[in-house]
Amino acid sequence: MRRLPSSFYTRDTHLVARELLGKLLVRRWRGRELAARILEVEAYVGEDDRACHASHGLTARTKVMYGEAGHAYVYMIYGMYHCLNIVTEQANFPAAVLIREVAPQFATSAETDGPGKLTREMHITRSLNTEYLAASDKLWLADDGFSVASSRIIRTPRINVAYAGADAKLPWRYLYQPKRLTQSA
DNA sequence: GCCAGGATCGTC
DNA sequence: ACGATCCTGGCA
Repeated sequence: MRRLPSSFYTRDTHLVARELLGKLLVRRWRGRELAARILEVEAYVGEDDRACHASHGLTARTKVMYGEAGHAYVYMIYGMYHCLNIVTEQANFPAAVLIREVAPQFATSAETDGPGKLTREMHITRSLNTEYLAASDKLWLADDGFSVASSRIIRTPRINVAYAGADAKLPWRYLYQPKRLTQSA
């Protein structure tokens, strides 16, 4: 199992998003390693993307997106949930990939099919904002050799970004469909 | 300072 | 379809 190096993140955000599907998200928490396979992500790319938090420029919150790729961008949403993003691209170009759904590889009774649920189950909070995934002992990503066929990757518009106008229609959500869908007559 | 709104989720 | 709940950004 190989930890993803910083060079993995310093690339086109859509490429990183696709390649994050099937990778393992690992959280070391209270002496245990909680691993989960990434199933669904969304790309947020630059100040021109009206759905991206950086669309209003550099602020205290978005500063991490302007920094070096491979850092975690964790923010609180609706006063009670956290969302985990991975910063991508060159420094000074604000972009990130939102992790939306994972398949836990650890024992858990709760669902993890949503960005707020997975952070809750994996104990990911704003204390991990700006964490450097290429070197952290608390949060990182790994490649265990699991292969994702490109034919199993689906693109759709991003979720809950109606405020972004025309950018809400961009197919920047990537889903890995490990199971064959039931055929309909 | 103040206030509107949000990359969500659970319940009605 | 709506409320919870608090951080963020924009404006005064």
